[in-house]
Amino acid sequence: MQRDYRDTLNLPKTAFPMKADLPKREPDRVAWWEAQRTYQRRLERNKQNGAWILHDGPPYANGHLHMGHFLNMVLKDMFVKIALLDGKWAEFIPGWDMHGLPIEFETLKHLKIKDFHAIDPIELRNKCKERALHWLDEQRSTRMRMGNFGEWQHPYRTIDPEFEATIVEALADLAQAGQIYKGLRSTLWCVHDETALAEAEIEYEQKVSPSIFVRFSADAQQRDEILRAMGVSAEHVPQKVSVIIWTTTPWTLPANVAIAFKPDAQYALYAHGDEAFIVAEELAPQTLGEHFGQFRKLGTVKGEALEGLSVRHPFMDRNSELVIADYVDLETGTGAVHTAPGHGADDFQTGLRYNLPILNPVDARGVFTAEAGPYAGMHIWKANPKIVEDLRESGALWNAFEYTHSYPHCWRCHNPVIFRATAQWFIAMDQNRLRARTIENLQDVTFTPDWGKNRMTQMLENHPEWCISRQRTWGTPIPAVICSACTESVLDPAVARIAAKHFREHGADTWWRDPVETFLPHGFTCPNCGGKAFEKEKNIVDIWFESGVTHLAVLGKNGIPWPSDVVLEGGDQYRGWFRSSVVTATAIKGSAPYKQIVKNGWVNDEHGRPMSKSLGTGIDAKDAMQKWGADVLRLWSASVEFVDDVRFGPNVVDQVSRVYRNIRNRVRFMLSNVDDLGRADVVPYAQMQWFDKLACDVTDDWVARVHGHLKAFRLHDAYLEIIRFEGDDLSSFYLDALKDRLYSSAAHSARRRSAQSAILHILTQFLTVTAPLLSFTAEEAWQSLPEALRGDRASVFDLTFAGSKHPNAASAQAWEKLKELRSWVAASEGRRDYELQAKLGLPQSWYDRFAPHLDDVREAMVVSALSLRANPSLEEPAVERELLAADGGKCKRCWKYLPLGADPRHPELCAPCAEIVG
RNA sequence: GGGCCACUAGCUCAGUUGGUUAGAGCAUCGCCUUGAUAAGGCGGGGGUCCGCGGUUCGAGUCCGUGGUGGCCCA
Repeated sequence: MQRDYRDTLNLPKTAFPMKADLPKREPDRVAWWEAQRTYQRRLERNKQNGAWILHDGPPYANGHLHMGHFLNMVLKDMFVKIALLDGKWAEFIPGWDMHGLPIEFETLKHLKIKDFHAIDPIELRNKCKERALHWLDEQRSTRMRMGNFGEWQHPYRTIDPEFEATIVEALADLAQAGQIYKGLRSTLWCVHDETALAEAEIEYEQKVSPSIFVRFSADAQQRDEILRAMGVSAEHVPQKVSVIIWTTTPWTLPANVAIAFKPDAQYALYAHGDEAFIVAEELAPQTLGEHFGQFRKLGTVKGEALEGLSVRHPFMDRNSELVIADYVDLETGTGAVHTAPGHGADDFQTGLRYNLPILNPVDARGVFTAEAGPYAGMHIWKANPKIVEDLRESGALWNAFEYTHSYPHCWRCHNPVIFRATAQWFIAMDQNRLRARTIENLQDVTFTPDWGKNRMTQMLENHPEWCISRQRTWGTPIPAVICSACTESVLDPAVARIAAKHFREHGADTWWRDPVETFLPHGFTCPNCGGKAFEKEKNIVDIWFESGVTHLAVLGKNGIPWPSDVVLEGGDQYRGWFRSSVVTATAIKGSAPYKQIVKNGWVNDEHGRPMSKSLGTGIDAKDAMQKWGADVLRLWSASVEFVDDVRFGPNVVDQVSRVYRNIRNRVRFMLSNVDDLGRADVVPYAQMQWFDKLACDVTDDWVARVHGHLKAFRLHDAYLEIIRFEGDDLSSFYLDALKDRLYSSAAHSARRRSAQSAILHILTQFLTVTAPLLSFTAEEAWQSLPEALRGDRASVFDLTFAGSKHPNAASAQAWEKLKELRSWVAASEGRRDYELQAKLGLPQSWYDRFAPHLDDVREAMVVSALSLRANPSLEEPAVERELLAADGGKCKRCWKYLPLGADPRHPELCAPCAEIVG
């Protein structure tokens, strides 16, 4: 009669399920953290330990969050939690960017309103606010669903009266410092709706335009200079020398002040009959037309050689300068580009570069002003044919066609739009050395990756003047006033400060609602003419300016220091928020608003292509969490090198899911072996078995290493270190070797309690280290631990990283030696593990260390018997190893090979098992 | 077109200042275990280190050049 001794063993037992069921379980955990106020309570405990602040760059509140958001937001959360578990007051105030055109746009579409002039500004602002709040709620719940900690009930919002006041105070500070001015800028303009348009309000449609080639001829002196520059002798050249330009917008010719050439292209002088022409060599055949063969080429020159020369305007009494510009191409036209800085974005930049007059002879309705000379009073579209006709009569017209092309139209009225220089507010980047000081301030900032500093420096160097005004409704008003007498526009610090006060108390609507006098200081007069009557200007501030002052709205108050310790955003923010923040901070506070910039990469699809909603490759963060669970995705975030661009897709998630399952199972195994451990059973370190002490020492070293990675934001290094440890040290070595002691020792024996206590220590440390990454699973495991073992640490986020200790070099060395010996046993073929006994000859030093712990070494090697002898002739690391069949028989209970039957009641058991069974 | 970045096994990544047969995890294949079992252990296969040229006794690593992809601009 054989007896089954299985029920006398202490087999693993736990309520922690093997199957994660993350999508189902995680939402409850989010609710639990909220109800327990886990984050807030830990913050309160940490308060006296000093602040560590990650300042949240505000996402835009106009849609669902995608995986790019997920990566960025979860990384932020991990950093915050790392600091939190380090004992820091890691207050995280999430924020949202809630003003701006995309929301206004979406709201207008939502309301089916095509012209924003057609709705009362206050009403439109209310509707926009509703939409923005709707998206804020949506995004907030998604961010919470990720398991992220933060002050979700008290976020910062750019639409809050307090925030709007901060924006306007920043404007006041800048105005006071002489940092703001009003200047011209090329704007897209609809002459039908009489309004400036944003890029997003443009639709491209086919349009038939006049396509004309126009002579710009040189006078005698100009001719000489041109021929000299081209190295052509004047005698064989006809008297009349012209540059031929091409345009499809004849109405912009009155504003022409220059002709742009491509610097490295070849231009040639062609003569035919009594005149000569300069055009790009490559475009000459099509420009000069069917008789091209009859033209004589008199010389060629690179475009850059023509810079600084000039020709006469065909009908205005002035010169047109010859300039060079990189954007000139040789696809169409003549290679000589008509340049009217008041009527084109490129032209405008060229105008600034050459300090050319920015002529703007067209009013808001599209009617020429007196500046347009002979065409004053005409509408531009009506003037087009008239100008062509006049050119033909004067002989300036070389050729004319009709031309069908794609041209920008107003999305509302579908009329063609124009470029028009308009007066806008700017931040002067070079006033008070702002640009230079901003770049200097970057020197104090730590960049991850470090090349970010270069990149940002370059961007600041090339930063055009920052235009901060927009002609829209959904935003914070720029509190400028216009003098009724002289039409001067004034942005006065005192007016702005009064406005800020009103905004703080009543919200920014007051600017649209209340009379101008509300905002004027007593006795305010126009600095230009002394006038006393004013109107409010109806411009709002660029949303990049709003997000650029979040550091003023959030930091430096409520115990939060200014500057922040770190900001973390995608690489596009070098040009965006990182830049706008440091510019305003430099201008207003004199230094950078952050100590460190960490950049995360772009999330592309599995083939490395950008995700796109329209291609159907975009993945919504909420959907992904519903499908795979937040924790698997959090692990994915740590598994990729987040600083670089990363790939995401089902196959990538599958892979990381398997890693997740491994981790989960090993945590489960540890939990299942401490299930019967009571608080009073826990063995202090000093009384543990030697092997268990080694395991604790090695774990502490590991925690210190991972902690180092985490603090330095090297999440991927931490990920690799975690996986290596739980696989290599725990699962395949320590925990595997411990099974015999855990299962077959007497439940209450000191040896078993020692092993359990070591596991408790390791598990606690493991959960501490993984909690910032696998927040849900770490918390779930912590809650599955017997309550007595949790003590007063109600949440896994009440744990703290083990204090820094010196590495346990001796323990680590012994540990590695044991692992090596165990690997040797494990790899044996045929007989294995307990079927074996080992005989080792060790160098004296190893013998001295191992001999006192003979049974622990035997246990680590997972053999039934071990004998050691010292061999002084061996040099470290040599070991004489011999594996033999174990003596004795297989104990029915513990499976080790030992002498059996000492107890006649249990003939199939070894002596220790027989005693336990009794 | 310009600036910046990336490119190492099927996938995610290591490879210190150039120095043996380029490593790990996951996947894959085979074996063992059946007292972590929708688990656990052991072992194997798999790479023109994006291409080309150069420096060097020696290059995944340094230099040049081309390609592919990404971000920001034009």
